Amino acid sequence: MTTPTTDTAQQFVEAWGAMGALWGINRSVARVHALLMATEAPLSLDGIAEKLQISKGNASMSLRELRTFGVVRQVEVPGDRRDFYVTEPDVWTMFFRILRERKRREFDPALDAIHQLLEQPGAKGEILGRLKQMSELLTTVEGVVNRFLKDPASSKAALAFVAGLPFNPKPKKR
Amino acid sequence: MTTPTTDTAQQFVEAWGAMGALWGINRSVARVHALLMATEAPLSLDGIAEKLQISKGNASMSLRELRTFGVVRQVEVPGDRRDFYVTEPDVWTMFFRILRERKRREFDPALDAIHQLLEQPGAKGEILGRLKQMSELLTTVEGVVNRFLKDPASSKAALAFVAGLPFNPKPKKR
DNA sequence: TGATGCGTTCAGAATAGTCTGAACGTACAA
DNA sequence: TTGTACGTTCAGACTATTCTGAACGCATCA
Repeated sequence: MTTPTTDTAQQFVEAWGAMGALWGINRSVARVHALLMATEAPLSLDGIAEKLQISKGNASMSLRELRTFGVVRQVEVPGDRRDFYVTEPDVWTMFFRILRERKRREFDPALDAIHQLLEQPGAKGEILGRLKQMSELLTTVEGVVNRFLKDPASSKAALAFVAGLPFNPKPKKR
Repeated sequence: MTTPTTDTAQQFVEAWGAMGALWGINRSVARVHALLMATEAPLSLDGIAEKLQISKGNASMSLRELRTFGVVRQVEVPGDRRDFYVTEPDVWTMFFRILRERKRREFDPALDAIHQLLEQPGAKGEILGRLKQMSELLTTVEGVVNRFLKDPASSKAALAFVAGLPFNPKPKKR
């Protein structure tokens, strides 16, 4: 059997599904993704729908979403005219692809809104200062994310480096 | 008038409210937060409810949430027995406080779930490998976030540094 | 040509998330 | 003690999101 039906695989599917919220991904989409991650062989749309107990329609839409993220792709299976799907096997690549898509969908519009507000005159002192700070913060975060997206490989190394370094407290305040 | 009713302030409240999703914060909570950010003077609960056109109950719950994030605190106004609220004025500090709370609420349980799965025997080859990768990724991200939370000041500088550096492409693959 | 197998779409059902407002608790003053 | 002025809670109303499944379009084949 190429599709594991083990407890571990099932638990994994559910855990990943629940975790979807953390990544801003809906439960069905995350479960489809998890199933593909837990399965080496390509799966057909109706195979996925059946295993996860969801409708074909839902499975179809979830797969479309995953393809726009770029973490799932279609493959051909000779002698079968159904579409089959496999997932990007590298978890880090997935991570960066999801990051890119979420940035595009949510972050960029937010940054635009703040910038637009800053451009129009009439902001008073207090709010103007906070708007500027906010803009600075978002722009910084954007810069970091852009850097990551441009070079995932070295970013992964950099992340590991920062994560692994022991904490070195500053001498003293004031 | 210490509470601005300017267009900019209102737009800011709505923009921040819509942006809440990006930070994993609900709209009302984000709007209350934005109103406090846009207002220098402390605001009372019913003042907030009235300005945002939300119920006292909602305002009360939103303020509680903001206090658990640590981005809003109560202040006394002499001669008034109502509770008044002000927001943490520094946007970066806010950012790190929200990061900490979201990590605690969403990230830590997810990491636990993966670790628990890894501990129990019975995972097959393919899925075991992906689980390990996932665990590695989440642990790395956790390390980075922890580092940030331990020393926000230097983290801010580090972020700005990474964001500002021009991209330096690797020589060549292979 | 019609029949079959497949994937997609989308109106409406089901579910999950948010908000309201009445009821309640507390503190204080008379 | 009673009355008043708050803040909080939570059942139920309301709203947004997600999911289903019937209808459809497109290939393929007889």
